[in-house]
Amino acid sequence: MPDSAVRALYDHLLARLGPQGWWPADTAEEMIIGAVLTQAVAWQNAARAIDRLREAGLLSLAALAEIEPTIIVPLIRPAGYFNVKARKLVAVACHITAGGGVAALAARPMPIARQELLGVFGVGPETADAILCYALGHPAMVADTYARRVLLRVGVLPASAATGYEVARRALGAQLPPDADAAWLGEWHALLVAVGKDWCRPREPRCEDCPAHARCAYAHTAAMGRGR
DNA sequence: ACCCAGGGTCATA
DNA sequence: TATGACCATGGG
Repeated sequence: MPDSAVRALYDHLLARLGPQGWWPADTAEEMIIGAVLTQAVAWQNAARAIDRLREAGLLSLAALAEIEPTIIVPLIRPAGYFNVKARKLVAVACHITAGGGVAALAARPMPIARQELLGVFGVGPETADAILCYALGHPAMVADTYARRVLLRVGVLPASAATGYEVARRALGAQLPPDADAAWLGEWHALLVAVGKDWCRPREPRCEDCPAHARCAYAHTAAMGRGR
């Protein structure tokens, strides 16, 4: 599996869309908090919750590790699922704080850190990979729904590997440039999300019929993805 | 009124 | 291991 298709698509999207500036956070801790808050919710909603936490002086893992989840429920309300997410945030904050903080977590080998994160309540595969890449500086590929949707239609990802997260993650990881670092992968994922937003919605049966494709780079990127 | 959004957990078969 | 229910707000 040559990585040339991935490189070509990356270069094309970067030239066309420009740098996406992900992850939108001032600090690694803020990134981690945002990763939990944005789960299954538009980023704008998560951003409001982050602002409220900041105003309350609770936008840090040390602070979140010492409060009861119910304290932040009204603060993170705009992010939706506030009862669950309040417990998730405290669980993540407690774990990382007890483990020596973000720096100590980042110092461990990526597979170790990943397994460790997956063991924390509220951290699934996608959130774990996002944290690894954007907060810890590891070369992790985030194989989320947008990435799978786009790469499937572009022909980079075989249909047999597009359903589950872990399968897609392995298939995509094998096609990445060997020298891809955290910055490259972070931009890669952000670009895929940017394109994916412009494409047809999940319920649309056949993407060829989706008018959104005419307005975006679909025809061009699809051709490049197939090595035209 | 409906669909969707930068998921994950838990109970069930 | 693979589904389905559930969590809940905000924008189009």
